[in-house]
Amino acid sequence: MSGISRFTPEQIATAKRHAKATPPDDLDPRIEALVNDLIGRVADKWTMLILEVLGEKGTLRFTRLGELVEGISQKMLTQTLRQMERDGLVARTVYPVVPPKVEYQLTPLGASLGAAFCGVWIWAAENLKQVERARVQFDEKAKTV
Amino acid sequence: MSGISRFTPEQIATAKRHAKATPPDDLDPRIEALVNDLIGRVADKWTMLILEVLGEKGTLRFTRLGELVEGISQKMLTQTLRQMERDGLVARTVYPVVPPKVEYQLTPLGASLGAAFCGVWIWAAENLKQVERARVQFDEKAKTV
DNA sequence: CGGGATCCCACTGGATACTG
DNA sequence: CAGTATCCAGTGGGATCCCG
Repeated sequence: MSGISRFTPEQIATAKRHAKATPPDDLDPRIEALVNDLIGRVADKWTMLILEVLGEKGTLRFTRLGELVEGISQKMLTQTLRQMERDGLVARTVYPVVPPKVEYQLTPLGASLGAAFCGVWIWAAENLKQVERARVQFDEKAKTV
Repeated sequence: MSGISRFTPEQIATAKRHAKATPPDDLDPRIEALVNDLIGRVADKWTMLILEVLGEKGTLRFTRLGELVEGISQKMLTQTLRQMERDGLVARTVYPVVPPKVEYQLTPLGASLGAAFCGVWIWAAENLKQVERARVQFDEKAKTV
């Protein structure tokens, strides 16, 4: 993994349109619970990292993807990819050849989620130092007490 | 919890400025690992929900906050709040009275993170149906096989 | 009221080995 | 190559009790 993912201008434009959309405050409470669940599923560490790598590289085979997602075990890679495929975030293409060849790429839905997460990545990159400073400060205060 | 949080126009504007900023592709790889860690920490379910509730309500006491964050145990509430306080996301104010009174509110840093997450909330609300459709489709395909 | 301390379980997720 | 299957340790997180 060599950098924060770069999404296309169209994807970023989509994210901005989302941000401008009227806040859905009038949501059914039951719907809201579902949204919370979805957030919980989607805000997963590996999901976000896979989203980033696929957003950056386009199409990747299983093993290569595993190499690019730093630190992921093959079990979690399989598991997360299945989950994402089920949720319609990634498309899985199997070529019936020997040895097997399987390619993964983001669906438009997956790409739009990647764009939505873009702001969080940027926030993290921009505020990393500030968070670290806050931690040092907090820990020192805790010591003296 | 009664709705997706509403952030101020200024906060949303900040998010948009973030989105416009040049992608930090030239990051030090070590820095990138730190960013990934930070993402992992911050993309936590309870953190996101607390962020939402505090963003919506402003200032809250411990017990009230626990009521508003649907389903959280007191242990996780304490733990997550400490974490967020350490990271500089929430401010904790203790009033030396009996019985104790402790108030929590977002710091500017916490509010900016909330704004960054706003896009993800909206994405989830907008694409919930589509994800559910994808799941049904996936599950039915799996059955026939 | 706002936690801290403990106990305990379920599940997450890593390592390893095997297969079509 | 792209998984599946198995085993196992760590820990996320709930329940309970207690204290200042």
